[in-house]
Amino acid sequence: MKATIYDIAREAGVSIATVSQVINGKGKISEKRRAEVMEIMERLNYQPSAIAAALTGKQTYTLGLLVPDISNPYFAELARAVEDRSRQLGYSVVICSTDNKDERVERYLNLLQQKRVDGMMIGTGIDNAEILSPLLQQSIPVALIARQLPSLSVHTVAIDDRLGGALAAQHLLQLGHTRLAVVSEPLKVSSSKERVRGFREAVEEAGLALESSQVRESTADIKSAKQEVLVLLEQTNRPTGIFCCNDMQAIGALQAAKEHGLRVPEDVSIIGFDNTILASVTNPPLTTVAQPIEELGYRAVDLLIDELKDEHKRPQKLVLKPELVIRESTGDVSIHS
Amino acid sequence: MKATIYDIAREAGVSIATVSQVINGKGKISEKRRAEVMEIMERLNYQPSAIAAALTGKQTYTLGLLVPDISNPYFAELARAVEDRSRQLGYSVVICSTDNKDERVERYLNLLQQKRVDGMMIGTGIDNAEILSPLLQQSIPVALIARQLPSLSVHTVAIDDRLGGALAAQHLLQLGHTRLAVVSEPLKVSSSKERVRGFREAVEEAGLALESSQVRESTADIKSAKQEVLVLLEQTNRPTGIFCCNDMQAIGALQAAKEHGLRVPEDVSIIGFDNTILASVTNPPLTTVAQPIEELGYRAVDLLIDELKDEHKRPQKLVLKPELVIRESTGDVSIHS
DNA sequence: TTGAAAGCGTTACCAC
DNA sequence: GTGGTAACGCTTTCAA
Repeated sequence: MKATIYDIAREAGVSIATVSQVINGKGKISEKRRAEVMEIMERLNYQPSAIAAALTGKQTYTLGLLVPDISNPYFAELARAVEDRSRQLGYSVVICSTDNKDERVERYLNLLQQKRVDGMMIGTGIDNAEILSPLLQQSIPVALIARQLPSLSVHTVAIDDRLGGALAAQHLLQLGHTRLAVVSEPLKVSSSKERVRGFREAVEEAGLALESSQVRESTADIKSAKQEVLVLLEQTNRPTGIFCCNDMQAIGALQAAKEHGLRVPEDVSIIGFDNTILASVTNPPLTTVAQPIEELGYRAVDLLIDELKDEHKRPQKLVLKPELVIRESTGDVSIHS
Repeated sequence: MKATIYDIAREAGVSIATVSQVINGKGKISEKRRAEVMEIMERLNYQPSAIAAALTGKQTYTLGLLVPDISNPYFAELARAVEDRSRQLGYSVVICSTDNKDERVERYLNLLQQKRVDGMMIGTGIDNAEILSPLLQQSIPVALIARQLPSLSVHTVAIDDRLGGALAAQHLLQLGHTRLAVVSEPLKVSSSKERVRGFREAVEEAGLALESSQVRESTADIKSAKQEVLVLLEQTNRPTGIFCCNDMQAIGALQAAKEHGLRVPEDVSIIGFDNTILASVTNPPLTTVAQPIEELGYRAVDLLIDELKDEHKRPQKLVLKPELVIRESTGDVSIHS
């Protein structure tokens, strides 16, 4: 039913070796033969089996990408970047949503290994770094995206979260805000911890303090962030500037403010993180710290592919810079003070 | 370096056939041997090669999913559903963004074929249905998601777009709106055409008319939808109810209204389509026609897997029902009339 | 209950 | 230039 290299060879009256050569453009084949064979492949709609080729030692030209949830706009945008770069370089990518569960991560890692992907990119949280070591032992290329796992010696493309937090703080300070608060993701997420840290450092550098009661630990979703912000806004001396560790949370903050009858940014300024499509879609549009999502994806792919060529390059750690994107959810504090 | 079935066999002092049996839980193997072999596989961190297995005739347990753009929230949510169902059933999925280019579709189709995926799901527009026929000839399972290609005999999971349009119209009519308008995607997209048709039919059924000047053809993005709505709102007798063929466009409409100094829903009601996360995040939150995105994905996977088992079941065409989700972007016309 | 051996569709080396 | 053939790592008869 499905044409194989044998069918082509028979039809063309040549050996399979010859056919293989023309498929791969290798060796010396006369123009005439090459054209003949090509014509026959065309006619029989022949598709060489990548599976069989992989078995002989060739790459599978497939990469794995682990993210917590592909339906989350941030990861969807990241996935797009990864896919684009991969396609340019001749690879496909299988995407796996882990819901941040180690068990799922481990299962996927094994699965991808069995399918002999050429490399894996990990953009999901991992509690127990140990589960990566089997991969490293087998020297399968791995790249971490926007995650740090200092205990492990792997390629990493991250962003400067601390700087990101500082940018947010500086912006708010510059607008004259002095009563500041932050909504963070669970602090076991290192990127979140760093964002808060950067924020705090900048605040303190300005001679102000960020009381720990003003730092609310939440999960990454709209709803729970909204709850936390509601708590913040109920204080008698409520904050006028709130930094959220991602755009979803900032949306929760927007909703909380609205529910509280507060205007944004007149009564309270809100700043997010990530600069996903969500930030441009809210009303008012969100001021947010932009991650270079596209570059993050591109670089990760490049690291992997480079390693596939250069065999065992030592792990690289790239740190990209975030940038502040000012929209309309932040404003001068003088408006209401 | 990487352990193979031979290594295991040697180490266990059995034949590779035996090892294969215990891997697949087939045949009759004494409990003792089985345990021994398992232990050794464990110890050597053995991962059977799915590649080699596939070559012997087993499935690859990989599915392909083509969408226009995985970073678009609608397709990201769809992809998540597809992935979830696939994982439950033991499959992985490789996701391909086509940007709606036929050329890209064709390339991906060939690629996936070469990688011997067990089936493909197509959620992207295809101008020339012909490019699917090679697949069908090779009897590779294919399922269309939210797309119709009447000329082809393939599995299809779609939604009742006409009903969706009607739902939107009925809602607006019920609120007392009589000056209606719609923003559509390019009308070559059949789903969009059907939505407009359903909308128009419902309007006419109510004894009103939908002038063609009030139907603006746009692309699927925020920006161009905004432009079109701006045009609509500049009319002296501007519409009070606007139906957009997707949530992105509805967001464009929201922005246009704002720019025009119009309040939503007091001055103009806006209704979207899809019910992506975007609809819940805007201000005001969007009333929208909800697609059962999750079910769409689940069903598509199930159709494919069913076919893999039952060999050549005849193509099924499923049509799922959309539902109106009322939020705050639509309101009674009496407010401003 | 276990093992030998024939594929599966390629690639790559070595003759000719 | 071209062809023969041994891998690649597994599954699956068929014998024993």
